[in-house]
Amino acid sequence: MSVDTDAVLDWFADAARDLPWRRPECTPWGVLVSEIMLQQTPVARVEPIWHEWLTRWPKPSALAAAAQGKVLRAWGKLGYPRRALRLHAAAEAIATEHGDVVPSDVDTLLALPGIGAYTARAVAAFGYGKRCPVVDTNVRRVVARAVHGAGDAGPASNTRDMSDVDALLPAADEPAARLSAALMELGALVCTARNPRCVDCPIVADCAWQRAGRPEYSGPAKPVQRFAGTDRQVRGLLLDVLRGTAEPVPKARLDTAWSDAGQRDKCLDSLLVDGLVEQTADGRFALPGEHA
DNA sequence: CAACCGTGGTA
DNA sequence: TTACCAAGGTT
Repeated sequence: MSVDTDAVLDWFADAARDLPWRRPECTPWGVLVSEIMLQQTPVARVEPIWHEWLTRWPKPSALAAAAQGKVLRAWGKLGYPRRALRLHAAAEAIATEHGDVVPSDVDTLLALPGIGAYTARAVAAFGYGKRCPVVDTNVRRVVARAVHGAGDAGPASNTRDMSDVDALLPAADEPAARLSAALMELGALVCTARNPRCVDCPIVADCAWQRAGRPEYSGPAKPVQRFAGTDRQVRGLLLDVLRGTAEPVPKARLDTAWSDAGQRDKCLDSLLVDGLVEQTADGRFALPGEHA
C-alpha cells in the first residue's frame, strides 16, 4: 500500500503549528528567508530572528542594500553564518536581475547562492503553491518508514528521494503543496527521529515500518558530527568576538578567543577567504562592509 | 560521495 | 556527560 495522503492532509489541518511563514499574508520573500534560516537550525531559534529580518528588510532590495556586517550581526547566533552572506547575495541577484521578485521557477531558484534542491522546491511550493517534491530530513524519514519499512532514512540520494515523494503528490498544485508541508510537519511532530509518537500518527494503519515490526535502522552508520575543538568552533568564537564590537579589533584581541595559535590563525584566514571577516587598512579585523 | 560549515537543546 | 539532532548547501 501507499500513503493515505488524505489522512495526512486531515491531520495537518488539525495539528499544524501556526508558524509565521505559513500564514497567508507571508510573502515568498518571507518564505525564502525562513527556509534559509531553517537549514539545520531549529524553529524555536529561527522565529524571533525571522520577525526581526522581515520587519527590517521586507523585500530583497532592502536586504541587498544593507552592509554585510549588519546582516551578520542580525543573523546573530543562528549558526552557519555563510548562509547569511549567501542570502544577502541572493537578495542582490533577485533585486537586480529579477525585479525584486523572488523567482517561482525551480531552476531559476537553483541558480541563486545558498539555494539547493530542497530550498528551491520549498520556495516554489510554500511561496507559490506549486507541485514539486520537497524533500528534507523529515520527509526522508517519513518515507523511509511509511513506504519502505525502514527504521530511518539512509544516506540521501537526491534523485531517488525526490522520485519517491513525487509519487505521493496529488496531481493538482494546491493539494500537492499542502501535502508537502504536511509531510514535513508529520516528520517534525510525530514521525520524529527519536521516540516517534506512532499513537498520534494519521497513517499508522498503513505504515510499512509498523507492519515490519518497527525494525531498528540497519543502514550504514551515520557520521557523528563532532564540534568541540573543531575549526567550526574556533571560527564561531572568532566571529563572536567581532559581532560583539562596533569597531575593528587588533589581532591581539582575537588571539584571546582560542589558545592554539596555529588553529586560530588558520581559522582566521579561512574566515577572510570566506568573506566573513575583513581586514582594515590599518591591519585590524572587523565584520565585512562596515569599515571601508 | 564525503567532508566541512555553527550553535544550542535534549535524552 | 556524551551523543544525537535540528526545514541543507557547497566543494
